[in-house]
Amino acid sequence: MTKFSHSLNCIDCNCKSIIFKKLTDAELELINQNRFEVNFKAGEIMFKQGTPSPHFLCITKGLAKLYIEGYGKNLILGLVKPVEYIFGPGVYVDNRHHYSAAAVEDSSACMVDVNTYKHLIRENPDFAEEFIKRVSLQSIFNFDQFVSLTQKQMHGRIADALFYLSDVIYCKNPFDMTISRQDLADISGMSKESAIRILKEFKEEGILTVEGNNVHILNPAQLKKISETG
Amino acid sequence: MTKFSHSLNCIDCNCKSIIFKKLTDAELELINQNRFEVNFKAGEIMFKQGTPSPHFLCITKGLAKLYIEGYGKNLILGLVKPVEYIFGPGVYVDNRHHYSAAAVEDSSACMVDVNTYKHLIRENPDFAEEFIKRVSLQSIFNFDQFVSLTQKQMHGRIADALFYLSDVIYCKNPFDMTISRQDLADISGMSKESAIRILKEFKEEGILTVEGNNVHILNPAQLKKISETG
DNA sequence: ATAGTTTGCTGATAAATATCAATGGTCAGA
DNA sequence: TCTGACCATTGATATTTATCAGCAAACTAT
Repeated sequence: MTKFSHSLNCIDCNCKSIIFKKLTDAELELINQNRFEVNFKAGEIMFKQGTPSPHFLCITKGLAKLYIEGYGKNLILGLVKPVEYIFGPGVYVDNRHHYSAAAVEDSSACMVDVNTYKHLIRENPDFAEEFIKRVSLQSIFNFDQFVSLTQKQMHGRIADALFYLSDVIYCKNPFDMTISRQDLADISGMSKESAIRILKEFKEEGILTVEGNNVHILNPAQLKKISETG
Repeated sequence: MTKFSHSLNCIDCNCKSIIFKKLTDAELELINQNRFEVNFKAGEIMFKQGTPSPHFLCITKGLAKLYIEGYGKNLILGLVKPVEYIFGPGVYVDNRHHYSAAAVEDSSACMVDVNTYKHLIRENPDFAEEFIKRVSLQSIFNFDQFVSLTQKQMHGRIADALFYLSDVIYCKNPFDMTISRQDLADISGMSKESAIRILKEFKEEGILTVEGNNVHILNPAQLKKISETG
């Protein structure tokens, strides 16, 4: 038995994104008719920066990373877990993806036709406001990340990344870090080696334990302090 | 004779933001009844991060900077010139400003009641789409800046900032840099001293001339190359 | 004009961070 | 079981960048 049953239709789907609570059954049915589900193995690319963007993706299983491909390095904008939508900013501008997405774990995504979405945004003001709110929340999150990456030193940035993983993504404290060390570095805007070294320092100072991919934050207060003092 | 006449009403205002082209005269009149204009002297704060956000601002004269206050340092998200709106992401989330704004030059701003705006977004789907497009463009711009600041070295970041000033803000090539060196540093995410030093290096290499606040990019091709090679 | 304040500039130094090179571990597939 | 590929780790080193201190220049307000 799977945790979610989402294959049949959108109305009964018990994993539906909270953005849909503003839609009527008829509107949900319209979404249902213009969607399909895709499975991705860990590591597979969901969409690529620069390509056309005919669908909004909703992650229904697994974990995805959103990243901008720079020069050699990648910058991870965030991770997306069930049941969250990826609302790329290109849809209302140039119909292109402005970042790439890849599956970190084995994942599934529901792909909804962009035009159906746009239609509902025009027709249903509550839905439109909810959409704008989602996009705004995304912006605010990006601002926080922006400040962290440009104004804090490496220790503070790793601290921020660890809180993000523990509090927002995995939502537990001893957590299995399904992302790689390179991904952690790409979230924190540093080299892989630096990320590993700082993890080791935190371990030596008794702030956390690291065993393979399992991380346990023992002293959140001290980690918080490191985050705040840069 | 002033360049813009915008004091009387919104319908005839020849400096109105292009976002208004989707509005009827009646809708513009509604905006007109729920706005007022304010003048700011250079250096004055227009609104402060964390405070309530009851208005959208449209810069009608001068130049404003949007910046996030970090620890000691500021991060400038962008500059806003006439006739552009500042659509802060807090309006649909928590009614708070998530960054501060200050006048760089003597400036004027038209302040429009947020609820009037929200009302029109609900009523006029074309206007709503235009609004979403503006917000999306802002996001895309921030992504570019994000990559520049986190993945490029100082020379590339200053190059990007110079192109931004020349191409987007002042829109001419020998341009008078009305922002301070500290502002240039805050745009580029580095210390003031570093920004000054790199400007000096570019000058010595014949890429540009700097006389006081007047900057002339002599070799845009080489500057572009510096921007691209990080 | 003059004192005081801010802004721009420079050099020396220290700190932060990346790069390079090498090694061991793990896992999938022949 | 072996082999290759990839990932994690570590140490040594080089590079990048910030900080600090001092000084000149420009602007403000007596």
